[in-house]
Amino acid sequence: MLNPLTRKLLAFCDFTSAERRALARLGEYGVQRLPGNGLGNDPRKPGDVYLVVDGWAQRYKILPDGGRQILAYLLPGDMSERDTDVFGGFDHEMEAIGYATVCQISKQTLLETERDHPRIAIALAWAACVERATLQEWIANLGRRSPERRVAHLLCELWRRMAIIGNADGDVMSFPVSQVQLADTVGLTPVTVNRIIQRLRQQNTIILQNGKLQVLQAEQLCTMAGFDAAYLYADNSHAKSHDF
Amino acid sequence: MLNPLTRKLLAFCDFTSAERRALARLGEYGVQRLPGNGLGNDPRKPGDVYLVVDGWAQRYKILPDGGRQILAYLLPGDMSERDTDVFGGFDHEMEAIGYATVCQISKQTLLETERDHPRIAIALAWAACVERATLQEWIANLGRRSPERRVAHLLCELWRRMAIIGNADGDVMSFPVSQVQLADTVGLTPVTVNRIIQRLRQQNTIILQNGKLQVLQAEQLCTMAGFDAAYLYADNSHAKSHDF
DNA sequence: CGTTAGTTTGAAAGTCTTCAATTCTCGTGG
DNA sequence: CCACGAGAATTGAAGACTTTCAAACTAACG
Repeated sequence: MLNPLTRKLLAFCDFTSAERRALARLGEYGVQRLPGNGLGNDPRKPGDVYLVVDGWAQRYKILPDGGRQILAYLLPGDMSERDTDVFGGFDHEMEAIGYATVCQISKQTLLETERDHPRIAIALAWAACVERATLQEWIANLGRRSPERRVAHLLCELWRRMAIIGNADGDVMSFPVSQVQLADTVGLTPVTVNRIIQRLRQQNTIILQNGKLQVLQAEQLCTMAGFDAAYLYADNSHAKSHDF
Repeated sequence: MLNPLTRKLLAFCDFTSAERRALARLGEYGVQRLPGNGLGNDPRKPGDVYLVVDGWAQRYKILPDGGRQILAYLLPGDMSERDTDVFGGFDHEMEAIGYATVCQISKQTLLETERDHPRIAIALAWAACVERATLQEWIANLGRRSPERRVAHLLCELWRRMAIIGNADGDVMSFPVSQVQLADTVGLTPVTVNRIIQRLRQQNTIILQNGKLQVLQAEQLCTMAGFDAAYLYADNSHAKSHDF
């Protein structure tokens, strides 16, 4: 079975068996299981990169007034930012959601892998590019979508990303995010998020309970969210056509 | 006189005279003056990168419902995203604010410059890193700051960035952004932005008129905004200490 | 079976948006 | 040199919506 990083990058280009072995090795360094969901348990050491292999993690900021803003969800196959680690400290925190399994990869190991397998380096750069596009989509989400659409859009994105790595079983997927976390993601209060979710349930659009999300009416959800998956570059046709 | 790109990167590391010449050359390719502020006049060709040398530009998205979200302001020395250009189409538009002078640099020229001057490549990577940090700061701004703080924070950021490239004359700087654009940046209506600005004026915090911004009480503005310039890495101490 | 985190509900208060209409600014043409 | 027009800024008032504040309820866990 391929690890989630390989599964994710496969959406960008095919790999030789040598490359696949290298990717597999990346998922075997310093494996550790982290509890999140509590105190500040940010496990990061500068210079190292963390790859989520099971469960979810989140990156977030705490503002001066104590408010929290979630900046990104790290699904299996996602890595903590590499560049930031290279150029200095972190400007945000990271922690697991519930429990997550991550592996800790030294900068050197990563650089050697990229040196030995240029196509992997390109694929990782592509992944970083998608991450930046996602940040931009979140800005648009927070700034110019109605509360209901905001939540819907986030659900669409997470569903699609889980599907890309093969972690969505049809229209059902694991969804370990609490309503408070959703609120800290989409810039609303937990109360509002709760009422929006109830509305979505009443419309038979989704089922969300017990850490599981089921999308009953995908078409409707995507439409109301104004969701266009292009920014995830899940449509790899143009990417694969490059000479990589 | 150094061009704005050089001035910006100088905040990251010093350059040899050969490197400075290379940076100077980058600012001389395909110079053109663009009117913005009107119709969709996005001048970009895939594969080319655009460097702002005078005036401001903006990147933005148009949502399905017609709303506009501004994603970033490009000040002198800023470049349109390189990665996006490499990996496919654009997922956003770009246009000048008022009039701006940009130069059009082919991907090949840029890559050659980076190849011949590795430290320039690193400095550009650093700049991209700062841009990503800025996107994240905007997410926090939109999601978890009050309207008043949002506007204040944006003003702080732009003031600081103008100062970094030496385009702020003390507490006064050019500020070609309309209130409607501010509204499309911070996720508010023009009416609300207008009232916030009036409040800032009445408190003698800023003067904003005729395309000029003057910060009368910097301390107060930054405090109320919860502004911490660390994400701009303007404090180059840790960066310059690297072995670049 | 008690505890804790998470979800749900209600009602009041506050704030932003909406919708118009007015005023101001500045470049252009007469 | 002044009138005109377009874009930008400003103002007012009503309405809609989210937030706030509590409190009750549920579910999971030891």
